[in-house]
Amino acid sequence: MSAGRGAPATARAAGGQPAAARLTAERRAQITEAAGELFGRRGYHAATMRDIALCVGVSPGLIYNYVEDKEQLLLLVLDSLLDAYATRIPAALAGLRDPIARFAAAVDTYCRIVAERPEATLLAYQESRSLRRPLREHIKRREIETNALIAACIRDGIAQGLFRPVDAELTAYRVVMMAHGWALKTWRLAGRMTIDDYIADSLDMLLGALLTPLGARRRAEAPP
Amino acid sequence: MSAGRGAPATARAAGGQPAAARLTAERRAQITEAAGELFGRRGYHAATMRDIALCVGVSPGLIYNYVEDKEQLLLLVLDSLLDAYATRIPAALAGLRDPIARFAAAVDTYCRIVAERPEATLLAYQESRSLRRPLREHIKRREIETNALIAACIRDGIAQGLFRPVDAELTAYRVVMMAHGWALKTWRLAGRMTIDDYIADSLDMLLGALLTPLGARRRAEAPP
Amino acid sequence: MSAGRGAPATARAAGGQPAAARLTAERRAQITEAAGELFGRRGYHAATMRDIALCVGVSPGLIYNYVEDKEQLLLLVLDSLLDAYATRIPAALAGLRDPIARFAAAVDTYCRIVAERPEATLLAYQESRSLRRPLREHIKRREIETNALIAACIRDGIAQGLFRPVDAELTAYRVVMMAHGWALKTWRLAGRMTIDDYIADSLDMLLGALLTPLGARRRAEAPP
Amino acid sequence: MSAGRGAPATARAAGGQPAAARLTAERRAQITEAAGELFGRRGYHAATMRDIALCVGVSPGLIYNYVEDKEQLLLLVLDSLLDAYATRIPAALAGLRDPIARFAAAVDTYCRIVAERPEATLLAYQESRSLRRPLREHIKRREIETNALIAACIRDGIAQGLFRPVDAELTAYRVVMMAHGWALKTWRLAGRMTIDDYIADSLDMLLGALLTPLGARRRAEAPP
DNA sequence: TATGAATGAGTCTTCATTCAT
DNA sequence: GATGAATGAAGACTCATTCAT
Repeated sequence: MSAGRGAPATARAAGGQPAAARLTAERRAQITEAAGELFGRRGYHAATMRDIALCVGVSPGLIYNYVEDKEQLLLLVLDSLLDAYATRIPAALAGLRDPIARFAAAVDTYCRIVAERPEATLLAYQESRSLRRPLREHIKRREIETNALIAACIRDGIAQGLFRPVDAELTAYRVVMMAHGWALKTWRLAGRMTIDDYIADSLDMLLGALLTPLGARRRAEAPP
Repeated sequence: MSAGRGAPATARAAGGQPAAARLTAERRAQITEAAGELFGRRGYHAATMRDIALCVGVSPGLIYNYVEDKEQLLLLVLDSLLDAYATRIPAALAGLRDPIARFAAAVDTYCRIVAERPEATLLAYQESRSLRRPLREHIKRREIETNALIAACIRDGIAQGLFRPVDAELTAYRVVMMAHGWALKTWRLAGRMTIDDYIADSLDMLLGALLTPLGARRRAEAPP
Repeated sequence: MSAGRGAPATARAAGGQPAAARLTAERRAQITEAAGELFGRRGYHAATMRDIALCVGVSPGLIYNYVEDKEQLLLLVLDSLLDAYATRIPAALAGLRDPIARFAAAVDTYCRIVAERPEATLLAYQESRSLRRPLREHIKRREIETNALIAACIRDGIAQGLFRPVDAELTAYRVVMMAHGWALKTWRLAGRMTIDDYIADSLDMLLGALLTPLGARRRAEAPP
Repeated sequence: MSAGRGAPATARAAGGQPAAARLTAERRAQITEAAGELFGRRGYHAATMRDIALCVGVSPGLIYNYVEDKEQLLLLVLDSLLDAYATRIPAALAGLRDPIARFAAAVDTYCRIVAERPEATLLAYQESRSLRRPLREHIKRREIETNALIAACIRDGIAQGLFRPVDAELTAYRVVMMAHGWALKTWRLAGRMTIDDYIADSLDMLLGALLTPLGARRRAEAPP
């Protein structure tokens, strides 16, 4: 699922027993988290490996036992966010059948993940460019996969006559943009409204543009 | 209008006669343009002063006659985009009275500026963080000013009963986000639709969420 | 003739007028010389760019205006020695017709170059391995060219019946090894004999193995 | 025989019982061999302790139980080659009385050792410089001892009127150089001739320069 | 004895910035 | 004004070496 982290994930560390493997994974998670924090706060270029090491409480050299590169570290951070989408959106959709409810759940989940980790979200915008081509492609591909999760809900709704026959891809992308809006301007929005308000408001707008008369009736009957 | 750089803004250039001052301004514009180009293409950190000098066709040292800093150069680039909003949106609104038309014109203009300089738009997302606090504040302030241009149209519409009583600031911000969506994902959207389609579609969505029944009727009567 | 140093030899420096070009070339020569000195004394890996810069009396960064890499610097040093062979051996052979005299001149010249720059000679042994494959190939190729200069003299002698029909390549290589012997063990030999002695002695040995009776007679008639 | 490392040579290993001592010595031999292999293949600086540990199949830390230093490891490798000379040359001379035969045997043995471990031979050239002064002196001293083994044969020959009254040291050194020639240019020579050819050819040249008329007659009578 | 995670000094290299010409 | 050679501070990364387990 995530990038270049199969079995011998460790850069140098051998990782023999499962116990050791777990410790290794934990350390890497620690490092990734610190990197996400710092990259998010200062930007990829401005954050130094030394800073990150300091933040984890280890020496700079150690990081390279768990990560090949500063670049791979960025990849890990970005990937971990994409992991969240890939895991939690399907989970949120699991029990739901109604396309409207499914769409709402997808939007809700997406937005909440963004709100939980706004810095990581920003990173995706700001620093994917710092990745070498192939890694950047990997990220793009996964973004498209995430998009597809939402687009599928929209197509369902269209198929059942609840949504107007819009371009599902584009509309999914609009959802994503709206969600990212929260991360991008937390500094302006956070004071005025909660993430719940923001989600509700966004969903109204999206459904307003999306629902057919039939869909609107259905929605009126079964509110959240 | 732009950042604290009137007459004495020039780093060293004295700028005595108006002719000399104009030349100075032209050179600075040249440099700013090249910087915008390169920052946009490669990112702020990856673009070197040497690259920029090469691109303008001067020596690296010369840039410092017109600009204090690499950072100030970024500021100039970002400011030039904000200048465009500050100039062209009011111009577009000039003859219009109807709030709906005004809103539509503001949205249209904003989106077209974004579409003209997608790299600069991205830059604002990606690299304002690279500015020192005070400069970043300056950019934020100007973004808010731009936002206010749109919000004013919305308030007009509300006042005249054409728009629902939404949070004008937030809605203006949604407009901005939608516009930026074009820049952020040109690589995905450009193939599927023109900027005109994108604007029309966005406007439909926004007005769908915004118009009162009265507004809707008015719009139906006077299409673009 | 030498490696990767055509017209735009300078790594970054533009080098416009011939005057500037000359200065550039001089600086590079300076740097190369210092590098040769230090690489020779401490070894390629142990000598730091900082050391070299210090030795030239400039800042470390400047070196990179004239040289791409530490590796290229090594290449330049090695190449400069090969340049000496390629230039001075043909020059020494210029007026001579007699194969024995030509052979003697080639041996003499080769040995003297080695004796002038024993450290550089050692470098070729010790650090060609530190070069990336293609550069190493370049060096090897040039070594073979040098070898060929000597081998040609031997073939001449064989053709005229003065030398026994030996393997010219191998014998040329023996010459080279003998010459390098001086560099490799200066610490043991320098006290006991002069380079002139060493050359005379080596030449005796080589000619002893090489000359036919006819050649021996010829040599006896026309001593150096 | 080898460098200051009898019983307490071991870095930390106590080495109490003779059995334990033997195990220790074996481990050290293993490590030295692996180091020789890797130093020879990649160069002293490029080969890492981790590589060596990997190659032996132990952890990096363990090496330091048997060896003080990377530098000492190099010393051990170089010493092991010198051990071979010190052991096998006397062994080869053991039954021989005739100075010419003894000289030939010494040359032959020396060359074969070189041919068996060309990388280690190269190492001596390339990396003794990487040793600290005292260790380097140790190596030099042992090289001189090896040289002396050959020089003694030459002096014998001179004493018996078979060899011309040459500088025995210098001539022994020439032998060494010729032998090393094989290691240094295996890449050029190996295709064209066998080590046997090379030895025969070298011996001819050396004896050609060395033998008196008496010696020559003796040699003609008793070929190898 | 053996491990291997952890350290941290030290390297090459880049690039914004200066300043003599 | 204009140049571009020179500076030097910083950063990513490596690897010999240590030490708790």
